[in-house]
Amino acid sequence: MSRKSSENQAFSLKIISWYKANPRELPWRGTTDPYKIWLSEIILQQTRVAQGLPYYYAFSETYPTVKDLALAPESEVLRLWQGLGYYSRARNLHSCAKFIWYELGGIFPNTYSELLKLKGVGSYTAAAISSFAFGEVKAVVDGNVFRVLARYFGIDTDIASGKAKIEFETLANKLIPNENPGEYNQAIMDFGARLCVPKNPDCPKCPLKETCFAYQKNLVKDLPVKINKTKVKERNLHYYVIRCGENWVWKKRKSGDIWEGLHDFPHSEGEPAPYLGISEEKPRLIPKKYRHILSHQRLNASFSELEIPLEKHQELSKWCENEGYLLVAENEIEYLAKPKLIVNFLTDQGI
DNA sequence: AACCCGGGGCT
DNA sequence: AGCCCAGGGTT
Repeated sequence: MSRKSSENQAFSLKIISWYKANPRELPWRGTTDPYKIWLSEIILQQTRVAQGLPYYYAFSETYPTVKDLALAPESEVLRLWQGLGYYSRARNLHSCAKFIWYELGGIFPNTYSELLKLKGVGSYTAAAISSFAFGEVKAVVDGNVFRVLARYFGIDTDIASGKAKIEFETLANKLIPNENPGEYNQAIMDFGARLCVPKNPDCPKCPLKETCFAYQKNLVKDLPVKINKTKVKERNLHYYVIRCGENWVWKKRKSGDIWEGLHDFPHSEGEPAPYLGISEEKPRLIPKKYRHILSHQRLNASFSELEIPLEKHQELSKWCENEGYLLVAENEIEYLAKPKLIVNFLTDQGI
């Protein structure tokens, strides 16, 4: 690694100095266990610390080691992840744990390039684990780092572009010191999360304001540049809550749509169906409508109930098998991983 | 390069 | 309502 320029050293020294006076106390700090660090980093992807914390405690207590996670059934892992979102993270987490336990003899990969091969581990997460756990000099570039560097150095490249990813990672790797690289990575992220915040940062309190491009040019509001082109899709979902005695009809969601691997009910999109294949009876519409907002979809959901008489249990069972549905006893529902929308519905139903 | 994948909190 | 959050995978 080449020697850092004095300007770069001044930047990193001020960031570290600020951090030492203003550290966040977080449960995964102070450990060098790559498993715990990996766990925290996956949980925190696109997730605020405050939202991820309870999940970190739950996972690190339920699965203290990579072996414990590897030996758990995926259904249990997804259930523990319930409510956190981006569920592919949980599936990849579990898949990696099995890979590390069964294929790598339980030895966690210990370099940036080996970590990068793990499912769900990209350049940010590989840099975080390799620097925090193994002291490798690899700079993290997350949303905080994009913002801090764009403002301080006056970079107006669209941070959503692939070009920016390369540009900012190259710059970040010139700034990171060879001594205590993990501490520097923690420092710049805390600095972005607590001082150089997206809206209305308290620049007068900033130790870097004298040499900050954006502050000196009055461009703090304009940096970083992010061109957002995600279009939100509106969807109308109609769910059928089919019960036969104590048994409910459930569906495990497949790939190609939201909530893969989670459980909801048989449903149609668009207009509710007047009758279902299993009964001549008309489903009874529940008046309450549910609006559920995702980052890329707005869901309008309604629910209808249908009670199947006990005599038809055999026929219902056959129907579920043909349609790929599951019959689940009411007291087992709590163990299914479900999207928040469905949890909200069940709560309203007193389940 | 463009698109997809959750849920929550702040402005 | 829009933006952002210790991003990554797929096409």
